[in-house]
Amino acid sequence: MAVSLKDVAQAAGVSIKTVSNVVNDYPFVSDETRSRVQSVISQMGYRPNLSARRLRKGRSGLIALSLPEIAAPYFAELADQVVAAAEKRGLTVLIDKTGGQRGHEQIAASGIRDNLVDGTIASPLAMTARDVETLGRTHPLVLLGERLAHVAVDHVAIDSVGAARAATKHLIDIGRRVIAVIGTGDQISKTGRLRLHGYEEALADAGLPQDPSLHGDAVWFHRPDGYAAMRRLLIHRPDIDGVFCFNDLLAIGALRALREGGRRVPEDVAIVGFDDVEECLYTSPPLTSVSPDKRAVAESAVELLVQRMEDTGPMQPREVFPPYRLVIRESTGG
Amino acid sequence: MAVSLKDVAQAAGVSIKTVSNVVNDYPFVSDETRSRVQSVISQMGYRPNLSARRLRKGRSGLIALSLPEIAAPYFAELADQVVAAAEKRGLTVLIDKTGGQRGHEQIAASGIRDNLVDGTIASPLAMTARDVETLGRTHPLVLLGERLAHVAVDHVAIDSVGAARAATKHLIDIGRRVIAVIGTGDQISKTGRLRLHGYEEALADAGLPQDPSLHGDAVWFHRPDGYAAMRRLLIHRPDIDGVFCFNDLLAIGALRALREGGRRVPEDVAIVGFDDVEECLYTSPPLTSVSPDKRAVAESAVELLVQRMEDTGPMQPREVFPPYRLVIRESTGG
DNA sequence: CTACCGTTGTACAACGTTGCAAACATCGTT
DNA sequence: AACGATGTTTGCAACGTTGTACAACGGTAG
Repeated sequence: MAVSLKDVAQAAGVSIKTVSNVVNDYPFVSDETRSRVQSVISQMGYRPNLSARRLRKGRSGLIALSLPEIAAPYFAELADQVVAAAEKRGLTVLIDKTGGQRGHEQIAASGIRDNLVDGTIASPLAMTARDVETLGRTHPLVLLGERLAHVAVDHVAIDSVGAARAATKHLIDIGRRVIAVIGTGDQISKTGRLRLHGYEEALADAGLPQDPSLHGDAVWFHRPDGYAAMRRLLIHRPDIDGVFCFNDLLAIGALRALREGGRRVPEDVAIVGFDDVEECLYTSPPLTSVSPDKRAVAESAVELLVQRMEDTGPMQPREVFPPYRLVIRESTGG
Repeated sequence: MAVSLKDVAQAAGVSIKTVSNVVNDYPFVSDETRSRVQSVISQMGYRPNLSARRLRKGRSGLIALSLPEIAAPYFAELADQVVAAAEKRGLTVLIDKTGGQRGHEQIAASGIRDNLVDGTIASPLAMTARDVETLGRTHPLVLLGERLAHVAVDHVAIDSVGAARAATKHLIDIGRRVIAVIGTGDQISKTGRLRLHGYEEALADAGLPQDPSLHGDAVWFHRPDGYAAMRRLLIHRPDIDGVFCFNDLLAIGALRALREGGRRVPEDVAIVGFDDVEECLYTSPPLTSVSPDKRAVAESAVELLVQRMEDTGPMQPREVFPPYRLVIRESTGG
């Protein structure tokens, strides 16, 4: 069915290995042989069998990208960037959807997917520090998102505390004093915790009080969760005049709740999101958001992973903080 | 490094083949041997090497999903569904981003990715009928989207003509008479052409005139294209009172242009999108849209592909039309 | 003319797995 | 005691590739 080296060798009248040498640009092949083999290859449509090559070389040229879900815009945009960054280096990306379930995350990260991939970039939601460390020891692994405490694995994350602080400060700077936050909760993730810290720091800097009644809990970071949280907040704290959301989807849901609640944005309530997904430009009004450099995130992650894959020896875990900026749009007066 | 059958066999004191039999649930293995081997396997953390397995069996358990881009919400949502449908059947999905470039689409669809995947589900943008046919002949292939003329390959597509007609009819039913369409253009895709037909049919059914000045061209189907098209339309045809967009992103862009143009939606202009992405629920106002059953699309595509992969013989090309419905929201009066 | 060299091509083994067919063990039957 | 029948285990070969080692070749220097 498929054309193999053997078939090409036979047709070209050379040995299998010679064809292999041509394919691999081994230098000591005469020009004449090389061109003859090349033409037979293209004529027969030969394609190397990656499975066999991997079996022999121990490399597949495949990396996994493990995400909680693909449909969330931030992850989708990030995936696009990771695929592009990987392609530049001749790698193919296998995208894995974990649903944020620990078991699934472990499987994906162990990369193991049955020895299929050479390394994994993961954005863990439910994995514990122990899981990560165990897996990272035997398999090249780079984590997206906040560094888990005491975990010796490479990380790429934007500075959540600083970014959240800047976002909240912006609300304060435009005169808001009753600033809610959406994305808190019992099951808060590390990311959520850091963003909450940033928010609290900004309040403290401005001498504003911390008030738990301004915390809008959200188990997931999707639009409906932001909507529900904002509705609850409006009932108990009708005096809210600013909202900082831990991601854009929450903010988009909150926007709807504000609209339904008869609040004008930004006149009555100003709102800031996080991630700067494309959708932010088209909400009504357009959404101010913390914009991480997604391209830099993807580039760094792939670069770190490639280094891990190449050098199997022990290496200090590294942390990269790609830049971010606050993009101010109409939802805060723009 | 990695644990192989050999290692397990040695540790369990049996032959390699016996371990293999246990792994593959070969029935004639004594319970005693089976459980002993099982425990060694889990203790040593053995994982079958997929490359070797594929090399031997000619199957990798991997299928490719080739999309123009991952970040577009419709594709992202679809990808989520395809991954889920594939997982149910024990398959892993490798997502390929083509950028809508023909060369890239060919590579992806040829599945080839160096004999890595067993089959491909592709959503072609630039590939020609000839490309598709050539590739489909040697590699299991299922296409998402409209059937290309005279191509003998399996297709899964919703009935674009019928859906577009229903969407336009809805605008007419609520009293609109000057109905623009966004997504036309010289480089119109097959999908665009069918949706245009549906629009024209609905106008004809209602005895409304066809008018090229109501065509809003768009090369891509992204938010900015919808925005630009709507702005142009408003200049030349300020009397527009209804808009049918070929997808939701175009509609979302158009919504912004309408807002900026001082038009109230739906009072002054009603608007309908296509795809029913999650974002529709959160636009202002929420967007009426044609909602394809994405889950059914994904299920059908994977099912057809699996059949192709199993039966290598010639098979009549099949076409599946998953259901859709028009979800009416406030952008048309809700 | 021989010895040596560098260049080019080849043979063989191995990566980890599974299909096939044969070997082995156990048991009941003749 | 020999013989199938049945159930269980194993050895071998092969999938397509590449690394290693070596053979064949032509040319050059002694």
